[in-house]
Amino acid sequence: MTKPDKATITDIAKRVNMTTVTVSRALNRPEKVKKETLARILEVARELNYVPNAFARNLKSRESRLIGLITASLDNPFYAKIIKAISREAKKKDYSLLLFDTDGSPELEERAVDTLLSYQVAGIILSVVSDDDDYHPAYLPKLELTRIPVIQIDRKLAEAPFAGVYLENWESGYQGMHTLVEQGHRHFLVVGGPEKSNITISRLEGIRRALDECPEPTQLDVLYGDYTQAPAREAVNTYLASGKRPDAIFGLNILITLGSLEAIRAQGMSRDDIEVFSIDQVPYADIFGQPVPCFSHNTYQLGLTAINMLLRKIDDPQYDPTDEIIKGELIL
Amino acid sequence: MTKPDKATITDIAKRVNMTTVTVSRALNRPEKVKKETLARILEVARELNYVPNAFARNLKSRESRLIGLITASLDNPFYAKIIKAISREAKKKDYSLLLFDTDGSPELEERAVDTLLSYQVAGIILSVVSDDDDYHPAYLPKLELTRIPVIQIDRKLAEAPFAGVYLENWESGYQGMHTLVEQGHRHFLVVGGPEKSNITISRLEGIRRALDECPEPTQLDVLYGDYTQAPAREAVNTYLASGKRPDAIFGLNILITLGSLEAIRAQGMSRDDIEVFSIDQVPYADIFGQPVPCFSHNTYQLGLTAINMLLRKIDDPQYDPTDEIIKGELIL
DNA sequence: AAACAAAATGTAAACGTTAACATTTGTGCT
DNA sequence: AGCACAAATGTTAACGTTTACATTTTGTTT
Repeated sequence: MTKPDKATITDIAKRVNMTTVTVSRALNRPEKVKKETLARILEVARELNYVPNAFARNLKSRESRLIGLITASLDNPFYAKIIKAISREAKKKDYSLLLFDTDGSPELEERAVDTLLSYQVAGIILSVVSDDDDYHPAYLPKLELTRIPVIQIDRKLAEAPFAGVYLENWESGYQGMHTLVEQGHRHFLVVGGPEKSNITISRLEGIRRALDECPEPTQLDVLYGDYTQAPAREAVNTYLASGKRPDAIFGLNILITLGSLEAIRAQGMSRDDIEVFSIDQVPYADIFGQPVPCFSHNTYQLGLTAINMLLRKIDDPQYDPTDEIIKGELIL
Repeated sequence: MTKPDKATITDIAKRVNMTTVTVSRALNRPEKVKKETLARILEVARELNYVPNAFARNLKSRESRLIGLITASLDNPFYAKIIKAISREAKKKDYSLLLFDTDGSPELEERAVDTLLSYQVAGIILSVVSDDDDYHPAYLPKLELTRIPVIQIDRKLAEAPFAGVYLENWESGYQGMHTLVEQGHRHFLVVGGPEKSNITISRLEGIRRALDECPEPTQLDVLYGDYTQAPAREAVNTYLASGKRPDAIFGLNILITLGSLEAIRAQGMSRDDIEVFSIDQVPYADIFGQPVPCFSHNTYQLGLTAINMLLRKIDDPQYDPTDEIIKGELIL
């Protein structure tokens, strides 16, 4: 009754009285096959609902049309646009995306890399779980050994030999704090990621530099966290509950800023009481008439740059990409 | 100098003087292999940085550990959580995610399905580009034929024989409009998706019903769109610019609501002038002290339900899933 | 120590495709 | 008509695994 099973190239070959090789050719290099044969083959292929078996193809041809994407968190709006950019560009070159959300867990990151390797991905875009100097993921040697092209984004794995696309971290701290100081604020709470995160460190350096340039005395309080919303909210909440009253809170990423805003509300205050500054744009804030001033990077551009570097490296193993920095700008 | 190439099961076998079969067994069914042999094999495997070749494995075993996810738009916050849920659950059962963003294009959707089929995915979670009755994607017969488990989410493909997880559409319209009417509003602008979208149709039916129940005369204006932000903004902008002044705007999804809010601002008005109601929660609105009243569904739950249905169906082909509806609730 | 079962390993083949090379068929030219 | 060459198709083998079945080794029982 029902057609047997998935049709293969062999089934097609039988039907048209040709070899599988000819069928394969018809499908992959149509110009190498007589017009009529081609037509017949394509017709039969359609008839049988033929779908090529990517596994067989990739196994034999030893290359895959897969790109791996390892990202720390899918529901971080910062990454959403990046993924979008990567997905769009990859598609154009007929690559598909194998997506891994490590949820901040090194073990999951490890597993993700293994899985990607087992799928012989053509390349990997990697946003690592932690960018502190003590993070030495076990997969690193494996990754280097296979010589799979890898491009890092946002977070830099200190010892990894892979180029990456990063943000203006020092600048963002400096510009942000400079702005706040100019506005007359003097007492600050900075809420960052992990204390040892190089991104946080670098942003803080920029911040301290801006403070140094202020002729008047200033006060800087710093809370560390993990770049996510809930912990930032709790930390700021506790801080405020203890009676401290900074002029401004500087959130070192979107989620931290959101958490801080929550805490301010929770304490019954508003931005009239405490100014808020963010690194990267808090989505929709402007729609609610409360744009949060920020130093913002074009994240779509970040994704675009990364995937293009990767694709180029895949095509041309000679190509030796170097780190790129996505410039940011003040949005007040 | 450098180790040759990727190590295979054969390399390991040679090193330990055993057959590939034993090695394969050691890796997959350790209990079937003598303890010492197992130990040696694992040791050598580590030493050689062995990574199994998923293509070879899947080709031979005729099953893949891949799940396909086709979604209309990655940067829609509504889907972000869904993807998160799916990713988490899939990982637990050792499935990886092949992700496709169709960007609203039927052609891309077609290609996505083909690619997924070629990767022999174990199952597909599908959020289709359009849910209107005239949408007859060409891939449908192919999909049915292969008997791959498919679970739809959010948007229902009218003629498809696949179960799905959907929202309370009629209810959301009814409850939303009922609320607005109770609040004393009488003149409404509803901004929906495509005119023929069943979701929009159903939500509008709920809305009309609520209006029917209002003892006083009411006015209902309707604008159609495509569930995205920019077109909604433009449409509402034009509408307002023409001088119309509804008491309230009812946005039939998050992006539409966001677009409407933009338009209201653009026209120099605020929510004091025009009330806004949304289907599903506008992210971060509460953080800005401007929560948008809405009829909200738990999207994480939606993703969870869908992936669990799919996983169950994959394990047990007998299982015949039926449509699930995720209940929503008013959040005022 | 024989007999037999269980445990451990092996042999052969196959999954669906493509690469490399070989052969046949067709075409234009003198 | 015969030759050279291009076009079209074919043969063989391999990619790295696993499945099904076969054989060998080990252990237990009496």
